[in-house]
Amino acid sequence: MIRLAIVDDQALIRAGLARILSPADGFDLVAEASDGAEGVRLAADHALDVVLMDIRMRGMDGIEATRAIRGADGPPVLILTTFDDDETLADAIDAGAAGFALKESPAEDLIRAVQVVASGGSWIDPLVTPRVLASFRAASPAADPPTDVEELTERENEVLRLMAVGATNTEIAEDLDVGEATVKTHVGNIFAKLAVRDRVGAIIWAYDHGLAQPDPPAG
Amino acid sequence: MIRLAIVDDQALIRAGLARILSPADGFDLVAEASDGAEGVRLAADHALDVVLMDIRMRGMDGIEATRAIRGADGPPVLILTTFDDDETLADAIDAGAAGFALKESPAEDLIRAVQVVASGGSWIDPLVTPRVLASFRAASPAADPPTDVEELTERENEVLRLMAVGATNTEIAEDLDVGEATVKTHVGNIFAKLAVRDRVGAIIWAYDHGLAQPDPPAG
DNA sequence: GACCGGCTCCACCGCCGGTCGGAGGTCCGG
DNA sequence: CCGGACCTCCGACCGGCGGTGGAGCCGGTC
Repeated sequence: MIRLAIVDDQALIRAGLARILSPADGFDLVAEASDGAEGVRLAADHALDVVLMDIRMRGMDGIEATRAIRGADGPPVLILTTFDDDETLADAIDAGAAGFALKESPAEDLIRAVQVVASGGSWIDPLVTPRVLASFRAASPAADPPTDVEELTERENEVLRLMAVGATNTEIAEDLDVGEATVKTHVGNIFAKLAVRDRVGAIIWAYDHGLAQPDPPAG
Repeated sequence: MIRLAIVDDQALIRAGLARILSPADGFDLVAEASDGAEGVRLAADHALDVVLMDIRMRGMDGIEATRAIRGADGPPVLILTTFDDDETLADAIDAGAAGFALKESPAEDLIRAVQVVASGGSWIDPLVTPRVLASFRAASPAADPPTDVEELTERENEVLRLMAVGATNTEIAEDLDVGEATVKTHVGNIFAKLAVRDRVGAIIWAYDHGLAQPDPPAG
């Protein structure tokens, strides 16, 4: 039997979930709460396998409650929400949620989600999965190659790239086989276009805009 | 009915899948292939809703085949494999796979996976999900908080942090309420400890070592 | 007490970075 | 053909940066 609690401020939702997660499928609904703070207490008082947590609630919301439960070494939390924007997903994961399910999903998905999370796994609703995959892909070794900055000319992009790896004006001049005066001109134009005051600002700009990417050393 | 093809070089696996994905559940197995190249032909010749693709195969492997099918605007591909290391997952996603399922998963998960992918969705096996989530979290706004650099003193860490946001020595001095001479001393010590030659090098070092993190602007 | 590391400050100096005003070249499009 | 964008270069100026070589104060350790 999977011991679970439901935290949602709408009684109707709780009732519906209670029906879907029936004892016949191995679920044991041991407690209910209507706001986050109460949910945190439930998680502490009962030995639960999983908590179903709504996000939008009066008082302490589901994200905060999840953080509190995880911080207290509580049971895994399955976030159950109506809205599936990236930010709430990121918040949920950051708060330590083990799963993210949508209310619009079919009952069998929810059942599977609760089972997976209760047994220590993770769950992402299939409807949300594409975006998570996209993110994973972006973070995977084959990341976006640095692209040129539109508002800069080709030459200025070259100069900025060299600046971003720590080259001095003299070195840039040697690298590009032009005079240092030329480099200074380009550098000055770059500052104006990027609205920064010095090369330090330009480098920070480059990192913030993905033109330069951190290159963490082994270890 | 979901029209599907199975690409796997082991006949036994194909037979097992054919049993699990029975017509009773709405599946219509219209073709089978035993290597990647043949799978690509199948995808082109039959109007399929989904292709189940093994990775390890003689000749053209499942990743290449997936890339070929996606490149030709073919049906969505559900990768089905025994091994679940991060690299093959990343490869599969990069090749354009719509789903990633493990052979060790229960039959009902596979059924759901095929349904989800056939209807245009994405699927990640619950066993793989935790690592994908970890990656998503790492890429999400609330990343690991910057930690102090061990080899630097507390004060030097403060100075480096301010340098990394573009502050000049004078500004750092004002911020920390000390003399500019003091800041210069700290800055010099930082250079020596990080083995960089100037503040530009220090900033790049900070980004590479996670002390400073890119702060991409909206848009 | 002696020692050391960290934090604070000072003076001096050379150099690189950054700004300004100007100038010549190409190439492209109106 | 002329204007404009881009790339190239020059000289001069200045300020911040970085290096050197000091100094004193504090807290902890040996």
